[in-house]
Amino acid sequence: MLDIKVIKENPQEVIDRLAAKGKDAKEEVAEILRLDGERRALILETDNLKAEQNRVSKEIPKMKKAGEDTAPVMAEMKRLSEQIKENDDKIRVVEADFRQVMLSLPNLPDKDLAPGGKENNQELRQFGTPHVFDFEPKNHVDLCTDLGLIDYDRGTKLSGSGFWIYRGMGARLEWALLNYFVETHLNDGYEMVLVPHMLGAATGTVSGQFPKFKDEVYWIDDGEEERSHFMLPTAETALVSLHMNEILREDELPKKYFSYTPCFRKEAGSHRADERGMVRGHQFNKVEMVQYTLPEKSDEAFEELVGKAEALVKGLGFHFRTVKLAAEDCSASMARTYDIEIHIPSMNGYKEVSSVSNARDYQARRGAVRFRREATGKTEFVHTLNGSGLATSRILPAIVEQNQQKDGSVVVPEVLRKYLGGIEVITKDMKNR
RNA sequence: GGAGAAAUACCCAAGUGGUGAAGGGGCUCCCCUGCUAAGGGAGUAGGCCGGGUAACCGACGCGAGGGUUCAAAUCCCUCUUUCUCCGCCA
Repeated sequence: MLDIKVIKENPQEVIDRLAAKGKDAKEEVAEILRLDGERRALILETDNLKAEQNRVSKEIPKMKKAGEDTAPVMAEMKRLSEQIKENDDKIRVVEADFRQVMLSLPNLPDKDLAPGGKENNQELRQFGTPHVFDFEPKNHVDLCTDLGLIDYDRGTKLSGSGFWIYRGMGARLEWALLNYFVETHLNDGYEMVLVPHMLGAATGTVSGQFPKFKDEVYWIDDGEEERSHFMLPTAETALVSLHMNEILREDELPKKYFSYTPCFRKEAGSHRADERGMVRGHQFNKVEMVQYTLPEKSDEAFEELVGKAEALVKGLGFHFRTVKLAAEDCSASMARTYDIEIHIPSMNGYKEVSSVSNARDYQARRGAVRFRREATGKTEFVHTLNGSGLATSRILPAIVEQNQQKDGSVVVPEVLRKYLGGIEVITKDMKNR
Protein backbone atom coordinates (compact mmCIF):
# COMPACT_ATOMS: atom_id res chain seq x y z
CA MET A 1 0.00 0.00 0.00
CA LEU A 2 1.25 3.48 -0.79
CA ASP A 3 1.34 6.33 1.68
CA ILE A 4 -1.80 8.44 1.28
CA LYS A 5 0.26 11.50 2.26
CA VAL A 6 2.56 10.98 -0.70
CA ILE A 7 -0.41 10.63 -3.04
CA LYS A 8 -2.00 13.77 -1.66
CA GLU A 9 1.12 15.86 -1.76
CA ASN A 10 2.28 14.81 -5.17
CA PRO A 11 -0.33 12.92 -7.17
CA GLN A 12 1.37 13.60 -10.49
CA GLU A 13 4.64 12.08 -9.35
CA VAL A 14 2.83 8.94 -8.21
CA ILE A 15 1.09 8.69 -11.57
CA ASP A 16 4.38 9.19 -13.41
CA ARG A 17 6.27 6.61 -11.41
CA LEU A 18 3.52 4.03 -11.75
CA ALA A 19 3.51 4.70 -15.48
CA ALA A 20 7.07 3.35 -15.54
CA LYS A 21 5.56 0.13 -14.25
CA GLY A 22 3.06 0.11 -17.08
CA LYS A 23 0.24 1.14 -14.81
CA ASP A 24 -2.05 3.98 -15.79
CA ALA A 25 -3.13 5.12 -12.35
CA LYS A 26 -4.75 8.40 -13.29
CA GLU A 27 -8.26 7.24 -12.48
CA GLU A 28 -7.31 5.43 -9.29
CA VAL A 29 -5.39 8.41 -7.98
CA ALA A 30 -8.31 10.73 -8.69
CA GLU A 31 -10.65 8.26 -7.02
CA ILE A 32 -8.38 7.98 -3.99
CA LEU A 33 -8.20 11.74 -3.59
CA ARG A 34 -11.96 12.01 -3.91
CA LEU A 35 -12.65 9.23 -1.41
CA ASP A 36 -10.08 10.62 1.00
CA GLY A 37 -11.73 14.04 0.92
CA GLU A 38 -15.13 12.51 1.42
CA ARG A 39 -13.84 10.37 4.23
CA ARG A 40 -12.22 13.24 6.08
CA ALA A 41 -15.27 15.44 5.79
CA LEU A 42 -17.50 12.68 7.15
CA ILE A 43 -15.14 11.90 9.99
CA LEU A 44 -14.85 15.53 11.00
CA GLU A 45 -18.61 15.96 11.04
CA THR A 46 -19.24 12.70 12.87
CA ASP A 47 -16.49 13.23 15.45
CA ASN A 48 -18.11 16.52 16.35
CA LEU A 49 -21.50 14.86 16.73
CA LYS A 50 -19.94 12.20 18.94
CA ALA A 51 -18.21 14.83 21.06
CA GLU A 52 -21.62 16.42 21.60
CA GLN A 53 -23.12 13.06 22.44
CA ASN A 54 -20.37 12.32 24.95
CA ARG A 55 -20.75 15.73 26.55
CA VAL A 56 -24.51 15.45 27.02
CA SER A 57 -24.29 11.83 28.14
CA LYS A 58 -22.25 12.97 31.10
CA GLU A 59 -24.91 15.50 32.01
CA ILE A 60 -27.80 13.06 32.01
CA PRO A 61 -26.99 11.23 35.26
CA LYS A 62 -26.47 14.62 36.93
CA MET A 63 -29.86 15.84 35.73
CA LYS A 64 -31.51 12.66 36.92
CA LYS A 65 -29.90 13.04 40.31
CA ALA A 66 -31.18 16.59 40.50
CA GLY A 67 -34.65 15.33 39.65
CA GLU A 68 -34.88 17.22 36.36
CA ASP A 69 -37.00 16.04 33.48
CA THR A 70 -34.71 14.38 30.96
CA ALA A 71 -37.34 13.52 28.37
CA PRO A 72 -36.65 16.49 26.02
CA VAL A 73 -32.90 15.88 26.15
CA MET A 74 -33.44 12.19 25.51
CA ALA A 75 -35.51 12.95 22.43
CA GLU A 76 -32.79 15.24 21.13
CA MET A 77 -30.14 12.64 21.88
CA LYS A 78 -32.11 9.99 20.08
CA ARG A 79 -31.96 12.09 16.91
CA LEU A 80 -28.27 12.69 17.41
CA SER A 81 -27.67 9.01 17.91
CA GLU A 82 -29.46 8.16 14.71
CA GLN A 83 -27.50 10.74 12.77
CA ILE A 84 -24.25 9.30 14.13
CA LYS A 85 -25.25 5.81 13.14
CA GLU A 86 -26.10 6.94 9.65
CA ASN A 87 -22.76 8.72 9.29
CA ASP A 88 -20.86 5.73 10.66
CA ASP A 89 -22.43 3.57 7.99
CA LYS A 90 -21.35 6.02 5.31
CA ILE A 91 -17.83 6.15 6.72
CA ARG A 92 -17.64 2.38 6.71
CA VAL A 93 -18.56 2.27 3.03
CA VAL A 94 -16.18 5.06 2.04
CA GLU A 95 -13.30 3.56 3.99
CA ALA A 96 -13.86 0.14 2.46
CA ASP A 97 -13.86 1.67 -1.02
CA PHE A 98 -10.82 3.72 -0.17
CA ARG A 99 -8.91 0.71 1.11
CA GLN A 100 -9.84 -1.34 -1.92
CA VAL A 101 -8.46 1.21 -4.37
CA MET A 102 -5.39 1.74 -2.21
CA LEU A 103 -4.71 -1.99 -2.13
CA SER A 104 -5.05 -2.25 -5.88
CA LEU A 105 -2.24 0.21 -6.58
CA PRO A 106 1.16 -1.38 -7.14
CA ASN A 107 4.29 -0.23 -5.34
CA LEU A 108 6.27 2.68 -6.72
CA PRO A 109 9.33 1.47 -8.59
CA ASP A 110 12.63 2.93 -7.42
CA LYS A 111 13.62 5.98 -9.42
CA ASP A 112 16.76 4.42 -10.84
CA LEU A 113 14.89 1.59 -12.61
CA ALA A 114 14.53 1.60 -16.37
CA PRO A 115 10.88 2.05 -17.29
CA GLY A 116 9.05 -0.56 -19.34
CA GLY A 117 9.20 -4.34 -19.50
CA LYS A 118 11.66 -7.22 -19.80
CA GLU A 119 13.31 -5.80 -22.90
CA ASN A 120 14.73 -3.03 -20.73
CA ASN A 121 16.20 -5.32 -18.10
CA GLN A 122 19.80 -4.49 -17.50
CA GLU A 123 22.53 -7.06 -16.96
CA LEU A 124 24.68 -5.91 -14.06
CA ARG A 125 27.34 -8.57 -13.98
CA GLN A 126 28.28 -12.08 -14.97
CA PHE A 127 30.19 -14.76 -13.20
CA GLY A 128 32.09 -17.47 -15.06
CA THR A 129 31.46 -18.53 -18.61
CA PRO A 130 28.86 -20.79 -20.20
CA HIS A 131 29.75 -24.44 -20.18
CA VAL A 132 31.08 -25.81 -23.44
CA PHE A 133 30.46 -29.46 -24.39
CA ASP A 134 32.60 -31.57 -26.70
CA PHE A 135 29.67 -33.89 -27.27
CA GLU A 136 25.96 -33.49 -27.93
CA PRO A 137 24.48 -32.70 -24.49
CA LYS A 138 21.17 -34.19 -23.43
CA ASN A 139 18.37 -32.21 -21.85
CA HIS A 140 17.57 -32.58 -18.18
CA VAL A 141 14.35 -34.51 -18.76
CA ASP A 142 16.20 -37.29 -20.55
CA LEU A 143 19.07 -37.22 -18.10
CA CYS A 144 16.81 -37.34 -15.04
CA THR A 145 14.79 -40.16 -16.55
CA ASP A 146 17.83 -42.18 -17.63
CA LEU A 147 19.51 -41.78 -14.26
CA GLY A 148 16.29 -42.50 -12.40
CA LEU A 149 16.37 -39.17 -10.57
CA ILE A 150 12.87 -38.04 -11.46
CA ASP A 151 9.78 -40.12 -12.11
CA TYR A 152 7.67 -37.93 -14.34
CA ASP A 153 5.17 -40.58 -15.35
CA ARG A 154 4.23 -41.64 -11.87
CA GLY A 155 4.12 -38.01 -10.73
CA THR A 156 1.48 -37.45 -13.36
CA LYS A 157 -0.28 -40.63 -12.35
CA LEU A 158 -0.53 -39.46 -8.76
CA SER A 159 -1.43 -35.82 -9.24
CA GLY A 160 -1.82 -34.95 -12.92
CA SER A 161 0.28 -32.80 -15.18
CA GLY A 162 2.76 -30.46 -13.57
CA PHE A 163 3.82 -32.86 -10.83
CA TRP A 164 6.87 -35.06 -10.59
CA ILE A 165 8.49 -37.37 -8.07
CA TYR A 166 12.06 -37.25 -6.86
CA ARG A 167 13.47 -40.75 -6.50
CA GLY A 168 16.60 -42.31 -5.14
CA MET A 169 19.63 -40.21 -5.98
CA GLY A 170 17.30 -37.53 -7.34
CA ALA A 171 15.59 -37.14 -3.98
CA ARG A 172 18.94 -37.20 -2.24
CA LEU A 173 20.38 -34.58 -4.57
CA GLU A 174 17.35 -32.37 -3.96
CA TRP A 175 17.75 -32.83 -0.21
CA ALA A 176 21.47 -32.11 -0.44
CA LEU A 177 20.73 -28.82 -2.18
CA LEU A 178 18.29 -27.84 0.54
CA ASN A 179 20.86 -28.76 3.20
CA TYR A 180 23.48 -26.68 1.46
CA PHE A 181 21.16 -23.66 1.44
CA VAL A 182 20.07 -24.16 5.04
CA GLU A 183 23.61 -24.49 6.31
CA THR A 184 24.75 -21.39 4.45
CA HIS A 185 21.94 -19.25 5.87
CA LEU A 186 22.55 -20.51 9.37
CA ASN A 187 26.22 -19.60 9.03
CA ASP A 188 25.16 -16.13 7.95
CA GLY A 189 23.11 -15.67 11.10
CA TYR A 190 19.62 -16.11 9.69
CA GLU A 191 16.91 -17.67 11.84
CA MET A 192 15.43 -20.87 10.45
CA VAL A 193 11.63 -20.86 10.46
CA LEU A 194 9.34 -23.69 9.44
CA VAL A 195 5.94 -22.22 8.63
CA PRO A 196 2.50 -23.68 7.98
CA HIS A 197 1.98 -24.63 4.36
CA MET A 198 -1.66 -23.60 4.49
CA LEU A 199 -2.19 -19.93 5.18
CA GLY A 200 -5.12 -17.70 6.07
CA ALA A 201 -6.32 -15.18 3.53
CA ALA A 202 -4.93 -12.14 5.37
CA THR A 203 -1.34 -13.19 4.64
CA GLY A 204 -1.95 -12.96 0.93
CA THR A 205 -3.09 -9.38 1.30
CA VAL A 206 -0.04 -8.37 3.31
CA SER A 207 2.48 -9.72 0.83
CA GLY A 208 0.55 -8.12 -1.99
CA GLN A 209 -0.42 -11.27 -3.84
CA PHE A 210 -4.07 -10.46 -3.21
CA PRO A 211 -6.38 -9.22 -4.46
CA LYS A 212 -4.71 -9.55 -7.85
CA PHE A 213 -3.46 -13.13 -7.78
CA LYS A 214 -6.20 -14.89 -5.88
CA ASP A 215 -6.80 -17.20 -8.79
CA GLU A 216 -3.21 -18.36 -8.94
CA VAL A 217 -3.13 -20.12 -5.60
CA TYR A 218 -4.87 -23.28 -4.47
CA TRP A 219 -7.70 -22.74 -2.04
CA ILE A 220 -8.31 -25.46 0.50
CA ASP A 221 -11.85 -25.05 1.74
CA ASP A 222 -15.01 -23.43 0.54
CA GLY A 223 -17.05 -21.03 2.52
CA GLU A 224 -16.29 -17.52 3.52
CA GLU A 225 -13.08 -16.32 2.11
CA GLU A 226 -11.71 -14.71 5.28
CA ARG A 227 -11.79 -18.06 6.95
CA SER A 228 -10.48 -20.08 4.07
CA HIS A 229 -6.93 -21.32 3.63
CA PHE A 230 -4.70 -21.46 0.61
CA MET A 231 -1.55 -23.45 -0.11
CA LEU A 232 1.38 -21.10 0.13
CA PRO A 233 2.82 -20.07 -3.24
CA THR A 234 6.13 -19.06 -1.59
CA ALA A 235 7.37 -18.84 1.98
CA GLU A 236 7.60 -15.09 1.45
CA THR A 237 3.85 -14.96 1.97
CA ALA A 238 4.21 -16.45 5.43
CA LEU A 239 7.44 -14.75 6.52
CA VAL A 240 6.33 -11.28 5.51
CA SER A 241 3.16 -11.71 7.59
CA LEU A 242 5.01 -13.04 10.61
CA HIS A 243 4.99 -9.67 12.36
CA MET A 244 1.63 -8.48 11.08
CA ASN A 245 0.06 -5.94 13.46
CA GLU A 246 3.15 -5.81 15.63
CA ILE A 247 5.32 -2.97 16.82
CA LEU A 248 8.92 -4.15 16.91
CA ARG A 249 11.72 -2.63 18.94
CA GLU A 250 14.30 -0.72 16.94
CA ASP A 251 17.08 -2.87 18.40
CA GLU A 252 15.39 -6.05 17.14
CA LEU A 253 16.01 -4.96 13.57
CA PRO A 254 17.10 -6.23 11.19
CA LYS A 255 15.28 -9.52 11.51
CA LYS A 256 16.70 -12.14 9.20
CA TYR A 257 14.71 -15.25 8.46
CA PHE A 258 14.76 -18.14 6.07
CA SER A 259 12.29 -20.92 5.46
CA TYR A 260 12.22 -24.09 3.50
CA THR A 261 8.80 -24.92 2.05
CA PRO A 262 7.28 -26.58 -0.92
CA CYS A 263 5.56 -23.90 -3.01
CA PHE A 264 2.22 -24.47 -4.68
CA ARG A 265 1.11 -22.58 -7.76
CA LYS A 266 -1.57 -23.08 -10.36
CA GLU A 267 0.57 -21.70 -13.18
CA ALA A 268 -2.54 -21.66 -15.29
CA GLY A 269 -1.89 -21.06 -18.93
CA SER A 270 1.85 -20.77 -18.54
CA HIS A 271 2.90 -24.10 -20.00
CA ARG A 272 5.37 -23.72 -22.75
CA ALA A 273 7.17 -26.22 -24.90
CA ASP A 274 10.57 -24.98 -23.78
CA GLU A 275 9.68 -25.43 -20.15
CA ARG A 276 9.55 -29.18 -20.09
CA GLY A 277 10.42 -31.12 -17.03
CA MET A 278 11.00 -29.45 -13.73
CA VAL A 279 11.17 -25.86 -14.75
CA ARG A 280 7.60 -24.96 -13.98
CA GLY A 281 5.41 -27.18 -11.83
CA HIS A 282 2.52 -26.89 -9.45
CA GLN A 283 4.76 -27.83 -6.54
CA PHE A 284 8.43 -27.10 -6.09
CA ASN A 285 10.90 -26.74 -3.26
CA LYS A 286 12.34 -23.42 -2.27
CA VAL A 287 14.32 -21.85 0.51
CA GLU A 288 13.26 -18.25 0.93
CA MET A 289 15.08 -15.45 2.74
CA VAL A 290 13.24 -12.50 4.28
CA GLN A 291 14.53 -9.46 6.11
CA TYR A 292 12.74 -6.79 8.13
CA THR A 293 14.91 -3.68 8.32
CA LEU A 294 14.99 -0.05 9.32
CA PRO A 295 13.99 2.09 6.33
CA GLU A 296 17.47 3.58 6.02
CA LYS A 297 19.04 0.12 6.07
CA SER A 298 17.05 -1.63 3.37
CA ASP A 299 19.39 -0.81 0.47
CA GLU A 300 22.24 -2.37 2.39
CA ALA A 301 20.08 -5.44 3.19
CA PHE A 302 19.13 -5.73 -0.46
CA GLU A 303 22.77 -5.95 -1.51
CA GLU A 304 23.35 -8.52 1.22
CA LEU A 305 20.53 -10.72 -0.08
CA VAL A 306 21.68 -10.43 -3.68
CA GLY A 307 25.20 -11.32 -2.54
CA LYS A 308 23.92 -14.35 -0.66
CA ALA A 309 21.96 -15.66 -3.61
CA GLU A 310 24.94 -15.13 -5.89
CA ALA A 311 27.24 -16.88 -3.46
CA LEU A 312 24.98 -19.95 -3.41
CA VAL A 313 25.00 -20.19 -7.19
CA LYS A 314 28.73 -19.51 -7.30
CA GLY A 315 29.28 -22.22 -4.70
CA LEU A 316 27.63 -24.73 -7.00
CA GLY A 317 30.08 -23.73 -9.71
CA PHE A 318 27.61 -22.19 -12.10
CA HIS A 319 28.02 -19.48 -14.61
CA PHE A 320 25.32 -16.88 -13.96
CA ARG A 321 24.31 -13.34 -14.62
CA THR A 322 22.65 -10.83 -12.37
CA VAL A 323 19.95 -8.74 -13.97
CA LYS A 324 18.34 -5.58 -12.73
CA LEU A 325 14.70 -5.75 -13.71
CA ALA A 326 13.02 -2.89 -15.49
CA ALA A 327 10.11 -1.35 -13.64
CA GLU A 328 7.36 -3.26 -15.36
CA ASP A 329 9.06 -6.62 -14.88
CA CYS A 330 9.09 -6.17 -11.09
CA SER A 331 6.07 -7.63 -9.37
CA ALA A 332 3.38 -5.30 -8.08
CA SER A 333 4.59 -5.21 -4.47
CA MET A 334 8.20 -4.51 -5.23
CA ALA A 335 10.18 -1.31 -5.58
CA ARG A 336 13.15 -3.12 -7.10
CA THR A 337 14.12 -6.64 -8.08
CA TYR A 338 17.34 -8.31 -9.23
CA ASP A 339 17.18 -11.72 -10.82
CA ILE A 340 19.97 -14.22 -10.85
CA GLU A 341 19.83 -16.33 -13.95
CA ILE A 342 21.76 -19.42 -14.90
CA HIS A 343 22.31 -20.93 -18.27
CA ILE A 344 20.35 -24.07 -19.05
CA PRO A 345 21.86 -25.56 -22.24
CA SER A 346 18.72 -27.34 -23.43
CA MET A 347 16.73 -24.14 -23.20
CA ASN A 348 19.28 -22.17 -25.01
CA GLY A 349 19.07 -19.43 -22.52
CA TYR A 350 19.07 -18.12 -19.03
CA LYS A 351 16.48 -19.06 -16.43
CA GLU A 352 15.79 -17.30 -13.17
CA VAL A 353 17.00 -19.20 -10.12
CA SER A 354 16.66 -16.41 -7.63
CA SER A 355 14.73 -13.22 -7.43
CA VAL A 356 15.65 -10.70 -4.76
CA SER A 357 13.33 -7.79 -4.05
CA ASN A 358 12.92 -4.79 -1.84
CA ALA A 359 9.27 -3.98 -1.08
CA ARG A 360 10.31 -0.98 1.03
CA ASP A 361 7.30 -0.11 3.24
CA TYR A 362 4.65 -1.36 0.81
CA GLN A 363 4.06 -4.74 2.47
CA ALA A 364 4.61 -3.31 5.96
CA ARG A 365 1.79 -0.84 5.39
CA ARG A 366 -0.54 -3.58 4.23
CA GLY A 367 0.29 -5.67 7.27
CA ALA A 368 0.82 -2.87 9.80
CA VAL A 369 4.35 -4.02 10.62
CA ARG A 370 5.96 -1.17 12.54
CA PHE A 371 8.85 -0.43 14.83
CA ARG A 372 9.36 2.23 17.45
CA ARG A 373 12.12 4.70 16.62
CA GLU A 374 13.99 5.22 19.87
CA ALA A 375 15.10 8.75 19.08
CA THR A 376 11.54 10.01 18.56
CA GLY A 377 9.38 7.45 20.35
CA LYS A 378 7.24 7.35 17.21
CA THR A 379 6.25 4.29 15.24
CA GLU A 380 7.31 3.87 11.63
CA PHE A 381 6.82 1.16 9.07
CA VAL A 382 9.66 -1.31 8.59
CA HIS A 383 11.01 -2.25 5.19
CA THR A 384 10.62 -5.83 4.02
CA LEU A 385 12.84 -7.65 1.57
CA ASN A 386 12.84 -11.14 0.23
CA GLY A 387 14.90 -13.33 -1.99
CA SER A 388 14.99 -16.94 -3.04
CA GLY A 389 17.98 -18.71 -1.69
CA LEU A 390 17.28 -20.75 -3.73
CA ALA A 391 14.54 -22.56 -5.62
CA THR A 392 15.70 -26.06 -6.44
CA SER A 393 13.42 -26.71 -9.39
CA ARG A 394 15.73 -24.96 -11.79
CA ILE A 395 18.97 -25.72 -9.99
CA LEU A 396 18.66 -29.48 -10.25
CA PRO A 397 18.03 -29.39 -14.02
CA ALA A 398 20.98 -27.02 -14.36
CA ILE A 399 23.21 -29.36 -12.38
CA VAL A 400 22.38 -32.39 -14.47
CA GLU A 401 22.64 -30.52 -17.77
CA GLN A 402 25.81 -28.58 -17.05
CA ASN A 403 27.60 -31.35 -15.19
CA GLN A 404 26.67 -34.17 -17.54
CA GLN A 405 29.44 -36.26 -19.04
CA LYS A 406 29.61 -38.05 -22.33
CA ASP A 407 28.57 -41.39 -20.79
CA GLY A 408 25.40 -39.86 -19.34
CA SER A 409 26.63 -39.64 -15.77
CA VAL A 410 26.49 -36.40 -13.78
CA VAL A 411 29.22 -34.91 -11.63
CA VAL A 412 27.99 -33.80 -8.19
CA PRO A 413 29.01 -30.21 -7.32
CA GLU A 414 31.67 -30.35 -4.68
CA VAL A 415 29.71 -28.43 -2.02
CA LEU A 416 26.97 -31.06 -2.11
CA ARG A 417 29.14 -34.13 -1.73
CA LYS A 418 29.27 -34.05 2.04
CA TYR A 419 25.48 -34.33 2.13
CA LEU A 420 25.60 -37.33 -0.19
CA GLY A 421 28.00 -39.50 1.68
CA GLY A 422 30.88 -38.37 -0.50
CA ILE A 423 29.37 -39.46 -3.82
CA GLU A 424 31.13 -37.61 -6.64
CA VAL A 425 29.36 -38.86 -9.73
CA ILE A 426 25.80 -40.02 -10.25
CA THR A 427 25.63 -42.95 -12.65
CA LYS A 428 22.91 -45.13 -14.08
CA ASP A 429 23.75 -48.06 -11.88
CA MET A 430 22.80 -46.01 -8.85
CA LYS A 431 19.10 -46.23 -9.75
CA ASN A 432 16.84 -46.89 -6.78
CA ARG A 433 19.57 -46.09 -4.31
C1' G B 1 -16.15 -33.06 16.74
C1' G B 2 -18.99 -32.12 21.79
C1' A B 3 -19.41 -29.52 26.70
C1' G B 4 -17.73 -25.76 29.99
C1' A B 5 -14.62 -21.49 31.36
C1' A B 6 -11.83 -17.40 29.94
C1' A B 7 -9.67 -12.94 27.02
C1' U B 8 -8.99 -5.59 30.51
C1' A B 9 -1.86 -2.06 30.06
C1' C B 10 4.85 -4.93 30.18
C1' C B 11 2.83 -8.73 34.14
C1' C B 12 -1.09 -9.94 37.83
C1' A B 13 -5.85 -8.16 38.43
C1' A B 14 -10.82 -5.26 40.11
C1' G B 15 -14.81 -3.62 37.68
C1' U B 16 -22.83 -6.62 35.55
C1' G B 17 -25.54 0.23 32.12
C1' G B 18 -24.04 6.60 33.80
C1' U B 19 -18.85 12.26 35.04
C1' G B 20 -11.72 10.81 34.06
C1' A B 21 -11.25 2.02 33.29
C1' A B 22 -9.64 0.54 40.57
C1' G B 23 -5.42 -1.72 42.97
C1' G B 24 -0.71 -4.23 42.97
C1' G B 25 3.96 -5.67 40.72
C1' G B 26 7.45 -3.85 37.31
C1' C B 27 9.59 0.39 34.98
C1' U B 28 11.13 5.96 35.01
C1' C B 29 12.18 10.27 37.94
C1' C B 30 12.68 12.54 42.81
C1' C B 31 13.34 12.44 48.32
C1' C B 32 15.31 10.00 52.60
C1' U B 33 18.86 6.71 54.38
C1' G B 34 26.95 7.31 54.84
C1' C B 35 26.82 1.30 50.96
C1' U B 36 22.97 -2.28 50.49
C1' A B 37 18.22 -3.53 51.93
C1' A B 38 13.97 -1.07 53.38
C1' G B 39 10.93 3.44 53.27
C1' G B 40 8.38 8.03 51.24
C1' G B 41 6.61 10.91 46.87
C1' A B 42 5.45 11.55 41.72
C1' G B 43 4.84 9.55 36.82
C1' U B 44 3.48 5.38 33.88
C1' A B 45 -2.91 2.87 28.52
C1' G B 46 -2.05 2.35 23.55
C1' G B 47 -2.50 2.69 18.63
C1' C B 48 -5.14 4.55 14.68
C1' C B 49 -8.00 8.53 12.73
C1' G B 50 -9.66 13.80 12.31
C1' G B 51 -8.72 19.25 13.19
C1' G B 52 -4.46 22.60 14.10
C1' U B 53 2.09 25.66 11.96
C1' A B 54 2.28 24.25 17.01
C1' A B 55 0.93 23.85 22.13
C1' C B 56 -3.30 21.32 22.08
C1' C B 57 -8.31 19.62 21.10
C1' G B 58 -11.61 15.81 19.52
C1' A B 59 -13.01 10.74 17.98
C1' C B 60 -11.77 5.67 18.88
C1' G B 61 -9.97 2.19 22.62
C1' C B 62 -11.40 -3.64 27.77
C1' G B 63 -9.72 -10.48 22.00
C1' A B 64 -12.29 -9.07 16.73
C1' G B 65 -16.74 -7.55 14.25
C1' G B 66 -21.84 -6.35 14.52
C1' G B 67 -26.37 -5.12 17.50
C1' U B 68 -29.63 -3.07 21.67
C1' U B 69 -29.61 1.82 24.37
C1' C B 70 -29.79 8.83 25.13
C1' A B 71 -25.41 6.11 27.17
C1' A B 72 -21.88 -0.51 26.81
C1' A B 73 -15.70 -3.30 29.54
C1' U B 74 -20.71 -4.38 31.52
C1' C B 75 -26.69 -6.68 27.94
C1' C B 76 -27.48 -9.61 22.96
C1' C B 77 -25.45 -12.04 18.32
C1' U B 78 -21.36 -13.93 15.23
C1' C B 79 -16.33 -15.11 15.02
C1' U B 80 -11.11 -15.93 16.84
C1' U B 81 -7.78 -17.66 20.38
C1' U B 82 -6.45 -19.99 25.12
C1' C B 83 -7.52 -23.42 29.19
C1' U B 84 -10.24 -27.82 31.33
C1' C B 85 -13.00 -32.23 30.38
C1' C B 86 -15.03 -35.86 26.81
C1' G B 87 -14.82 -38.21 21.98
C1' C B 88 -11.96 -39.47 17.57
C1' C B 89 -7.24 -40.34 15.49
C1' A B 90 -1.79 -40.65 12.27
